[in-house]
Amino acid sequence: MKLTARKIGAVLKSRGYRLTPQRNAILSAVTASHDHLTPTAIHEKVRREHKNIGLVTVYRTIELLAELGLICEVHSGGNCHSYLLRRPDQHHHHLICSGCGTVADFTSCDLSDMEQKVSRQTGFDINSHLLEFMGLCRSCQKDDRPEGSVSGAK
Amino acid sequence: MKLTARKIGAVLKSRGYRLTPQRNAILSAVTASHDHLTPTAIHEKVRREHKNIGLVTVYRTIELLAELGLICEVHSGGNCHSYLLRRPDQHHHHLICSGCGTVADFTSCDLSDMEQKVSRQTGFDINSHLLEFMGLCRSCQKDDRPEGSVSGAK
DNA sequence: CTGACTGCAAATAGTTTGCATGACG
DNA sequence: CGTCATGCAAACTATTTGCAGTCAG
Repeated sequence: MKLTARKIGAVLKSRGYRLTPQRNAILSAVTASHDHLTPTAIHEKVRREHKNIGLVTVYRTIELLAELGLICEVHSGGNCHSYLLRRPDQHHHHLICSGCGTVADFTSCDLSDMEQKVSRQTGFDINSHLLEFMGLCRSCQKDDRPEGSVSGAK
Repeated sequence: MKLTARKIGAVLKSRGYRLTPQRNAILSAVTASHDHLTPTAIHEKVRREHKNIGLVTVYRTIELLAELGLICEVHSGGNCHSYLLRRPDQHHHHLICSGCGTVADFTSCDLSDMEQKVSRQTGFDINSHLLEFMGLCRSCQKDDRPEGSVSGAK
C-alpha cells in the first residue's frame, strides 16, 4: 500500500502544517512518480500545471517531508539528492536500474544476523543501515544496450 | 592490509600518471585518515604542509583516484561527497559512527542469498550493491551523549 | 484576522572550466 | 623538451536566506 498525496496532506495537517495548493502539487508529483526525483525535477514536473511555483518552495517542501519521514533519499550513482516517496508501513530498500533509473523496492531484507555479527566484531551499537542494489531492470536487459535510451541520466 | 601512499603512487605511475608533490601530499592525507573526508577537508589537511596547493588540484586528484578505484564514496548522513581510502584486496562495507564520524569497515558480507531472492522477485539483473551500517562506536557509546563532543557533524 | 507559506532576488556554498606557467620524466 | 599537472580566477550549478505580500484556517 502506497502513500497517497491525500494521506500525506492529512499528516501535514495533523502536524499543524498548512495544506496549500503548492504543497498539494508537489505531493502529487512525488506520489505519482515511481522514480527518484531531484529537487529540480520535481520543480519541472510541478511547473507544468502550476507555472509560477518557485523552486524555493520545492526545496522547503522536500525538507519538510523528509523531516516527517514521508520521503527518503536515494543514493543512486553519484547523485545523492534524489528523493522518493517512502513506504511508511514497512522497512524496505531500493533497487535501482542503472539503465533507466527506475527504482523498485523490496522488503525481503534480513540483515539482523549480519548486523549482530558485525556489531560483535566491531563493538559498534548499530541502529540503522542503508542497503541498495544496483542492476538492470527487465526492460533494460532486453534492450541490453548500455548506452542510448537512458532517460534519467544526466 | 591497507593501501599506502607509496603504493598508490606506484599505481599512478604504472598507469602513466605523474607523481607530483601535490598528489603525494593528498595521498598521505587520505591514507593517514581513517575517516571519510570531503574535498574541502582534504584541502585543509593538505594545506597545513603545502600552503599553496589549490582546492582545484584536490578535486582533480580525487577524481583521478576514484577513477582508478583507489578511493570510494561514503554516503553517511546527508553528505555524499566524502571519500575514503579503498581496500582493494577485498569486498567490504562501511560502518559509520553517528557520534564522531569514524568509519570502520567490515568484510563479513554475504548478500548473495538476498541478492538472488530479490533478483528472482523483481526480475532485475543485479550487479552491485551499497551497504552501510550506522551506529555508535565503542567510545561514543561510553560518552553516550548524543549531542556534544561531535566532531564530524556539521 | 493572523501567522504560516510563497515567490522573488540576492547571498552562499560547492564544483567545474580556461588558460598561462611550471615541473616531471 | 614536450606534455601533463598546477594554480589562479572566473563561470556555473545547487542550495539557503531575507523580506514583503498572500492565503489557509
